[in-house]
Amino acid sequence: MNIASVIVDVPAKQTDRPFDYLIPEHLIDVIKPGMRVSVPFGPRKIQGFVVGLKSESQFNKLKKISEPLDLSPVLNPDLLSLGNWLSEQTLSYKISAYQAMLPAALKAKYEKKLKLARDIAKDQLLEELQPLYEKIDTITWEEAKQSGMLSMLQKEAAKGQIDIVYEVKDRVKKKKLKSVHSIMSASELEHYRKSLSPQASKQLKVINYFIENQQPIILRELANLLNISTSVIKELVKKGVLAEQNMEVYRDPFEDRDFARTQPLQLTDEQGKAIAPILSSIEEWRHEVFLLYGVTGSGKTEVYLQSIQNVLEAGKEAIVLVPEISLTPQMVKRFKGRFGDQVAVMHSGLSAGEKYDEWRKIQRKEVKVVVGARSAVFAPFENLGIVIIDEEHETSYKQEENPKYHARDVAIERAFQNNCPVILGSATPSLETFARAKKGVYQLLSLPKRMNNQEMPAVEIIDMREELRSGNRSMFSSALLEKLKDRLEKKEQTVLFLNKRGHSSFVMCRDCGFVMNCPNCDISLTYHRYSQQMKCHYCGHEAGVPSVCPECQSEHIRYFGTGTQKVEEELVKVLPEARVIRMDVDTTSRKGSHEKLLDQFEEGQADILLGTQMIAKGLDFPNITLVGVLSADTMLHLPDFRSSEKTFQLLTQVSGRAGRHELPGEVIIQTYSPEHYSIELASLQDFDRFYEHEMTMRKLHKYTPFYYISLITVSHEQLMKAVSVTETITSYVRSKLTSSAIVLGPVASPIPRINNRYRYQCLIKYKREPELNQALKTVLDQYQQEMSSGGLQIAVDVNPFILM
DNA sequence: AGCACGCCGACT
DNA sequence: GTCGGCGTGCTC
Repeated sequence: MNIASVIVDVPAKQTDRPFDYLIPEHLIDVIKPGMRVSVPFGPRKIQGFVVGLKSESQFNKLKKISEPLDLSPVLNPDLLSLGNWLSEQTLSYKISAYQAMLPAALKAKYEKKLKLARDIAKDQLLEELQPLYEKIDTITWEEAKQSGMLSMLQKEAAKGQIDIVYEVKDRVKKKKLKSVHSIMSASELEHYRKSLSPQASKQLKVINYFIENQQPIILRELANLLNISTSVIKELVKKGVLAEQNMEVYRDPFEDRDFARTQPLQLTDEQGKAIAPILSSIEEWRHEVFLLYGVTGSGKTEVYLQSIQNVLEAGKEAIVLVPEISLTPQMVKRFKGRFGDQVAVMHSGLSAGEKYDEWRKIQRKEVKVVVGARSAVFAPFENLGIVIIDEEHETSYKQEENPKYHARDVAIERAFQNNCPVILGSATPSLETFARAKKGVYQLLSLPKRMNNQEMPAVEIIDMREELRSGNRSMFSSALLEKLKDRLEKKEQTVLFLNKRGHSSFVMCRDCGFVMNCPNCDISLTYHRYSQQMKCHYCGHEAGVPSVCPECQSEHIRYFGTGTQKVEEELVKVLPEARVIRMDVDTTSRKGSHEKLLDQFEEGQADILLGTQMIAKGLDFPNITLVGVLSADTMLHLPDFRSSEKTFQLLTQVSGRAGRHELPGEVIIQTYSPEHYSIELASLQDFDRFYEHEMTMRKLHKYTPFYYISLITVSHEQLMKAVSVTETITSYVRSKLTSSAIVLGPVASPIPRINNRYRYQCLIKYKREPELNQALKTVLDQYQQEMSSGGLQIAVDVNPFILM
């Protein structure tokens, strides 16, 4: 077994297969499958993943592995095979799949350098080049480029005066601190204590500490603990009693936070009934998928917690997935409160280093539970006992970049491999999931009542067209305004929700209707108040804000659509005494600010919390008695077959924020389409009827869950090229599928141009097409050349979430 | 993805 | 005749 099969870090069709390498003698027992190695590949050196070991290779001129990049495998055998499954499912490269399963810190960083060749002194170089190597023998490629003497250096390299060397490095350094430990045993220390000078009282303290504790301790911590200076400890190191070493420490994002420990709560009858099948599934090592369908506030989390408790007692591990949205701090609190430091937390708010550290805790088996966003489904556990996906319907579980996976699918596959259950939890399950539960593919567990039998909040729909007709042109209906005033008086809190997706603030001329569009993309520019600029959210194009209309020179140019900033300004005008906290991407971009703002609100430092998507979930404050949705229908008219579903889910979600405790809650939904079923049924909190209605629509239009969907998006700088390629692909795919499949296209993508590239697509709806995967692969193969050189892009998304 | 190899136009 | 353009094909 002196040969390793390696998947190299080159995301391309031709390299999407193992390459064999000789393992150097001294590394034969070190190199294992799942490890990252640095290997020579062509003229350079790159990172690769060992996927197998063998003693023979078809290839007879094998190169040697340069060096291992890990001490132990970063991908365990489970994950390695999950990675293969993932690349197969999503039609992406193996290397992309592996990298998606690891924290970004482990992605290699490459550096190309120019090194003075051995036996060559700097004065043997051309005179012009000598200053570059004044003090050092290596400069980076970048430095060489900037010096303007790159071509000269390359010539020297060809002559052998200079070597071109490649380096493979990790992105993030492990954080290390000095630690000390005793090199004597406790009894030896006791003996040594007697020989200590009576004046050395501080050294005595240290000796006493190490008699009690044999484990290494961080130097600084010990000094603080014993209230002495580090020089005392260093003195003992000098004497040879103690030894120093570098110890890897973790950046702990929750370091100075105390989580009050909680005990399991007494389950209600309903909860008890719901948890029973889960517990037996855990006990019997049975793979099963449960849909825990419970209204907001019905106590799903306690069911999760107690299921995990059972998993831990069985000596296994648990993964909990929660939606991205900066990972609601309240959720973290509940898990840390119950399981303490057995919990690792992984979410997008952490720095790359912090994410890596949390991941290391899992890898080193220091934790048993991970709570995290989408990618936490790849947590390197080896004895998985349960996977829980909270808010199962959330769109952030689908990754929009390659590999385009859905965490729910991965979770189910992983749980299947590990013979353990999956819990999908939601008050508003996705139609796919609910349909499967109804069919019996998943087991349906219901929690139809709120805990303590609180009433669901009363919901009122306000028709904004009526408001307009009666002369109210502000963004607050009179009913909402009145209730806002009422809450202010009663010192109760309000949450105002702005559905900003879709058209946010764009600029339009009121005289000629001119809308400011991005010159590169077919989409309107968004007005950013703080930078006084117009920005394109797709390509990043920026432009100044016009004071007159570029078309007709009219000065009646206005900002349309309402961003949170604008609502805040309005709010100050109509309710000057109200204290408002605004939460959106602008105010929460700084680390920890999300949590800080929520804490302020919880402590009653504000009357109104104003925000976008991110305040829709997880908020659970007793004093919130009013929820206002300013514009319920902004996402309803998006060109997406899930827009009704999303609107319903969002409205239900937000409404659930009100009246979760003793005080009863009220919800106001402002809309321009009050008769739309998703708004009407959301106001009645009637998921079941919504489900029935939406299912009829989906059946009628042949969408999920009745049909599977795959989407091919082709983009090219030239419109005709994009169209013709899509055309060819469409007819090829059509020819490969059965007559029951529906192949639509070519049609322009909902955003027909991004970054000056025209986008066309082919949509495939099907029930069962065993040939489809192969056909899609063939398409990608066929155009591979043009994709790497001809500026053509083809993206395939199996089960897309948004059809953009 | 890089990078080398290789085959055609404008220059010391 | 050579330098350098970027098309083609390989990387264990």
